[in-house]
Amino acid sequence: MSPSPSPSAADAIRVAVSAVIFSLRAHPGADKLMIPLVRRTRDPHEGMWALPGGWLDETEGLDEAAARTLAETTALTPSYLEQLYTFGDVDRSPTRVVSVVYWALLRSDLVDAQRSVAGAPENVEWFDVDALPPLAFDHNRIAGYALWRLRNKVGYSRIAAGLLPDEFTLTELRAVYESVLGRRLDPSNFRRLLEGSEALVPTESFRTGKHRPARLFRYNADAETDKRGPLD
Amino acid sequence: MSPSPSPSAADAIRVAVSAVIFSLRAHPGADKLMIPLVRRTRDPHEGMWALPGGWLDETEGLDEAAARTLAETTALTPSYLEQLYTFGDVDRSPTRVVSVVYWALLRSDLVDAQRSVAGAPENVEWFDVDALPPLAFDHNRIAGYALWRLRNKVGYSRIAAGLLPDEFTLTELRAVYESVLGRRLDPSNFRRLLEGSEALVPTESFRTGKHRPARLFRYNADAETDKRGPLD
DNA sequence: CCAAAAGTGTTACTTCTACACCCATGG
DNA sequence: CCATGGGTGTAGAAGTAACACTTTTGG
Repeated sequence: MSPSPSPSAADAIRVAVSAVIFSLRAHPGADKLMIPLVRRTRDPHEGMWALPGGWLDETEGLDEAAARTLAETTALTPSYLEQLYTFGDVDRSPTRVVSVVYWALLRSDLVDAQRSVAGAPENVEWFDVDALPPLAFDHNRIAGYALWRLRNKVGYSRIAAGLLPDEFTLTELRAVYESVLGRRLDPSNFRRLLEGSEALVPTESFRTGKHRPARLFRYNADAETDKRGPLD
Repeated sequence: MSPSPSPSAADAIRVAVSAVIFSLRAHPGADKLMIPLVRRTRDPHEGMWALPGGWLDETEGLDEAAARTLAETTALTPSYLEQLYTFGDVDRSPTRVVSVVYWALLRSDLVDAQRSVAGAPENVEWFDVDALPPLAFDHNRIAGYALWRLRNKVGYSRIAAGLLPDEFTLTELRAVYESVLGRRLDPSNFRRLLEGSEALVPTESFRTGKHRPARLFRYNADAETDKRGPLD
């Protein structure tokens, strides 16, 4: 990239990829937004919780590495995956590490299925984003930034549907927004907003419960003109 | 960052930092938004234009490296500097390079002063963002993304003032918005919008010209609650 | 006095927001 | 028939956009 042919042989900058993986997990009252953390089994910060991640392999791109990291932690494919930020302060780790961090959304139904079938992977636990323990490295800051970005993006984009199963009612989707944003939304205004946005496609099915059946909707992946860049 | 102690010794992933540096340069009619490019003097894509950049040094953070890159190209300090994105596709360069890219705004008055005093640095030339030549590597894509981000951010933030000198009239600021966004804005609505935003502080000075003198304003760095994250 | 930019005011229109109200179902 | 969530309507507030109009300067 630069006029000079290469960094000096003494350089030892390593590239890691980490992920902040959001999912909604059932909870009395409102569902809780949670992320999986991995307990470290090695020297720097051994025993502390950290974001899932790994070294970037020479044969894979950044997006691939993020997807691999995510699969190794949850054995799942995310419904949404986006680069968050790259952290490279000199003192963020005892050795020099540049971390390219991604954030992702997981469908709650898949997480539940995976956990009950395969059992939880070793050393992985889910934590409420509002009650994270002290994390290794600068991971608290990273998680906080990812959460801020999620909340921000939910405001103008329709990605929140990525936390739900294929089909869902408007009330379920509204509950997701309320969990993520941390405030109540007016049901009728919420309905109008999303029905006029082309982001959702109504199906012919209804969810039957204790009360009047609610129409099921499906996420419309086509209409993603939102506010993203020419990169994705 | 990961359970494994280190990437294998065979790995040869190098980290570069590049910058897309925007500045307004005088032009008949409306000012043009331009970026500096560097002509490559070495093997991969020798002779082609590329974004200014260099290898990340082991002793500097990413922000520092971006500022250094920028200073080496323009001998100037940016009025705004923000990380854009990290590019790391396997095939974007003959050898494996992960590029952390920043974007920056430069005050037009400083650029002019620097150029006339010191003369243009060797192998550096400014190009209209709407008429870039074919660039080395994936730099056309990167420049396009940076431009998209600038235009997007100008819509909801007040950073456009970073392209102007310390003091400026509302008409000058509006001209910046019009150059960046590529469309005309209503003068009176523009005035109301910015006067109500606390982003600008009126001074007691006036710019006297051919017509009625216009009040000079100053950018209010304090009121930057905009829409940025807890990172900056 | 005239041209042109600086600056003020007004009106129409669109979008948000709060909330009243009817509908359909299980118990 | 009633409690409750599903779903529709509407009126006021707030913000946007278009444009008429007054002010102040140089020439």
